[in-house]
Order: sequence, then C-alpha cells, then structure tokens
Amino acid sequence: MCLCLTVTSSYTMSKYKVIHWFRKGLRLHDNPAFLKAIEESTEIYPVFILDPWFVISSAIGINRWRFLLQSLVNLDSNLKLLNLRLFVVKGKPEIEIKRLCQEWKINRLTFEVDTEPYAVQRDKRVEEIVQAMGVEVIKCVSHTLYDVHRTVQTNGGCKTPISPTHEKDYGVPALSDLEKSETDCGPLLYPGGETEALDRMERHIKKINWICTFEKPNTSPNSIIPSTTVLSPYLKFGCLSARLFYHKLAEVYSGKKHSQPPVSLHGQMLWREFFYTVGAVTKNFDRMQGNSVCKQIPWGSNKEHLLAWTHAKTGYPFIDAIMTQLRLEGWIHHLARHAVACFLTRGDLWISWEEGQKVFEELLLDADWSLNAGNWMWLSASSFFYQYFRVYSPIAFGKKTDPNGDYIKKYLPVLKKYPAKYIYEPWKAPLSMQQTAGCVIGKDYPKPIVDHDTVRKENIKKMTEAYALDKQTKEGTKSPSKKRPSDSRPKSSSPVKKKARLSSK
DNA sequence: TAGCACGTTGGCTTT
DNA sequence: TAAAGCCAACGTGCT
Repeated sequence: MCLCLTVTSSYTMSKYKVIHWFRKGLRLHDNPAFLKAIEESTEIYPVFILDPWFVISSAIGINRWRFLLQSLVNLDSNLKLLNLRLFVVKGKPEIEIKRLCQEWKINRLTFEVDTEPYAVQRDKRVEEIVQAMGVEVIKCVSHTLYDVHRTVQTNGGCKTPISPTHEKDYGVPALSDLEKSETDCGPLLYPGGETEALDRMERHIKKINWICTFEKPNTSPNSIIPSTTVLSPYLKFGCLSARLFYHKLAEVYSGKKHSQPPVSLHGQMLWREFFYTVGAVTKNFDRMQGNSVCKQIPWGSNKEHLLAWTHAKTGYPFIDAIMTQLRLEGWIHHLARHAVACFLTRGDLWISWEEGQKVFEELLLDADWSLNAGNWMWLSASSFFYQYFRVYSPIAFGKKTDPNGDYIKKYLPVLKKYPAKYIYEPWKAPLSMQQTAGCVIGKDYPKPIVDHDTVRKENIKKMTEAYALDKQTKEGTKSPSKKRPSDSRPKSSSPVKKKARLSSK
C-alpha cells in the first residue's frame, strides 16, 4: 500500500504542474511518488540534480559515476516511452528546485523519501523553500507495486513540455562533461539502469531451484562468475525496487520447500532492511565516536599499510586479488568483503573501519551508506558481531572454494605461473621456483606486509583489552541506581538458549 | 607391527 | 552481552 504524505496544499487545482525529483528510485516500476506526480498533472518535469556535494567529492569512484549516468540515460529512455523527458540539472538542490519551480510555475513537487542523514537535511531545506512558495509537496514513504503499463494506461494524458534545446540544457551528461574519463573505467560488467536491473532480476528469478536452495554462506567469495545475483548496485540506486524483488521471490517460493532467513535471498533483503533501519535512527552511524552502537576501539594508523591494502599490495594474494576486483569491476562478493575488512581492521592491520568504509564508498557500485557503515562495524567487531577471535585467514579462507587459485590468477596475472601449492603464500616458494614462474617475491610482487600468525594473536589481545575498557567506560557512565550487583547476573546460559538468541537477531 | 579406538591439539571461523 | 565450538590431523595405547 502506498502511504504518501502531503506536506502542504496551499491552493487546490484540478490540474498540476509537477516536478518529480529523482534521486534514488531511478525507475518507473513500483514508484508511487512518480505515479502521484503524473496523476492530475498537465505538465510534468522529471528532474535529476547533479548535486556538487557529490560531483566534486572524490568519494565516488569512476565506475559508480558511469553506473549512475547509464541509469539516467536508461531512465530518460523509459520516460520517452511515456512521452516524458528527464531534466538533468547541475547545482545545489535547494537553489535549483526553487529556480525551476519559479521558471516552470510549478505547484506540486513529488519525491521518494530518503533516510540518509545528508538527504534528510537537504530535503528539509528544499521543502521549507518550496512550501513558502505555495508548492504542494508529496513524499512517499511506503509503496505498493505499480505496473509500468498500468501507469501508462491510467496516465496517457500528461506530457513534458520540451524545448528544442533540451539536450543541451537538460540532457544527461557524459562522463567527460563531469571532467571524468571513460578510459579510467573498468570493464563494463554491470550496466546501469532499470532495464538492465529488471533483466538481471528475471534471469535469476527463472532459476527456481537455485532460488529455493540459495544459502548465502554456501556461496563462493572467489568464483570467476559471481555466485550471487549482483542486484545490489541496482537496489542501491533504486533501478530495482526492493519490494518488487521481494515479492517476485515470494512467488517463486510459494508452495515449495525453500531456504529461510537469514541465509535465504529473502534473508538478504531483511539484512538490508535491518541496516537501513538502524542507520536511520542512530546518530553518527558512519563514525566510531559519538555512535551509541559502536564499541570504542583504539585503532592505530599506518599510512603505508592503508595504502598497501587500498591498492592491492599487501603481499597476500587472496586479499590483493579481491581489492583488484573491487577497483576494476566495482563489485566483490560479500564474503570477499568480509575477508578484506577483517584484514584491514581486527585481523591484521589494526586500522580503523572508517578508513575501509571510505575506500568501499569510493569503489563499490553498490556503496550504500547504511549497509556500508553497518557491515564495517560488523566485521571489525565494533557492533552487531562480537566474536573477535574468529579471524579470517588470508591464506586458508579462499582455498576452500578455490584450491587452485584461479581467482587469484585472474586478478593478479603476475602470479599466474605459480603452482597451486604456493598460490596463496608465494613467499614460501623456493627462489628457483619463483624465478621459473617469472615473479620473484619482493621484486615483482610484494612480500607480506605483516606476518598474519603474529599480528592475529596480538590483535586478538588488543581486542580483549579494548572490550574491557569499553565495558568499563560504559559502566562508568551508567547511573548507580540502575547498576545490578554483578553476582546476581547469570554466569552462562544453555547452548540451546544461546543458539535461540543468535538466530533471533 | 598394522590397524583400530579414542583422546588431544591446532587451525579456522557470516548472519 | 560476548575468549566458542567444530573438524581434521595427529598421538597414544591397545590388540
């Protein structure tokens, strides 16, 4: 069901001149705010604003820029099928929306609610400005599924007034218009846009057995062909509706035996929901300090190590292959994210998860604010997950699903002649073998920047200390009246209870 | 002494 | 809230 909020309605007209402001939600299917926009409208201006806050920021990598622009091109194409056009505008949203409302004599503004902190502030400012101008604001905070064809049938009467200079004034820019270069992009494995999103979803939905038996922990982090759907970039930009996918899955499940949350595909959607929810209501969710759910851990700083991790030069082929795939292709498997995140933080390098979060924010096509912060806290055992003695081995973990190291050889071709025995630890190969393989460790490929066995033990000890200090600090800030005597607390619980508690999360 | 049963150790680890 | 628990390799002692 669509729950729309009409924020202000200063005067009533039977017909509206409407701006629908696209931000996320770059799609026509399951888009109630857009549907609202074309209801009762004589003129509709679908607008996307290239906010300098994003354009100037170096925090968005080239591959995600390409994905976004492709999504806009596709959105414009799909709008054309409805006799509509997209207007792409550069500038600060509060200024541009105000200008366009005046220029086009707009009396209704529609958009989809966005819960990220920057968006919340931005939207509040925009709303105040247009309300003062007597523009009705409609925000949709919950949705029903809408079929595009039904939308067309119901609303064939409205159109976008187009000037002959539309492309020049409001066309989707090319990467070069944003002073970014196509040649910096990696291979185009995941084209942006709603059309591709729906195609990709349908391709997976057809695999009934695969959907019904899907269990995330059993998928491979290092297969050459992705072992999961790679719908995440499309969900991040809203090229695909999360609810549409959820319902499609439910249709497949219906009447059949199927896997369950948290490991099923439905489970993955619920994890997304979980992080969005906690991210929306937790202050400073993307930082350690001032974040009520985050353990305070005295991370170190080592610029060289951070650079080595960021640029795939740690000397651990499994880690470096993952970081190479991330930079080149913009997507890595969830468990691969675990492996490199653990390595950067509590496992090996003892560097703050906030640094890793920044790198992922730049390089991931699916970089999603809430999920990124939440998962970094998870992996660094700063929140949600606390079993910090479970450290991923940069050597053993990948071997389970790729004993021959094909994944490593693909992304680190310098090691392609290494035998399977040494592919995860090439520094152990005899020098003669290194020479025969054409890759001498320390010369053609880095030596390991840390000794995993050593730092792992040191870091686990540091985590113990950090947890103890964190607990002490938290107890110190509690009011004494609420403090329970320690001997009244249950010392332990039965395995059954523990299990139940874990799975109820 | 091979072969087996069983205890110990070490390594690893999504939800 | 939070130093567990699984598994496989290895060791030991017995027949």
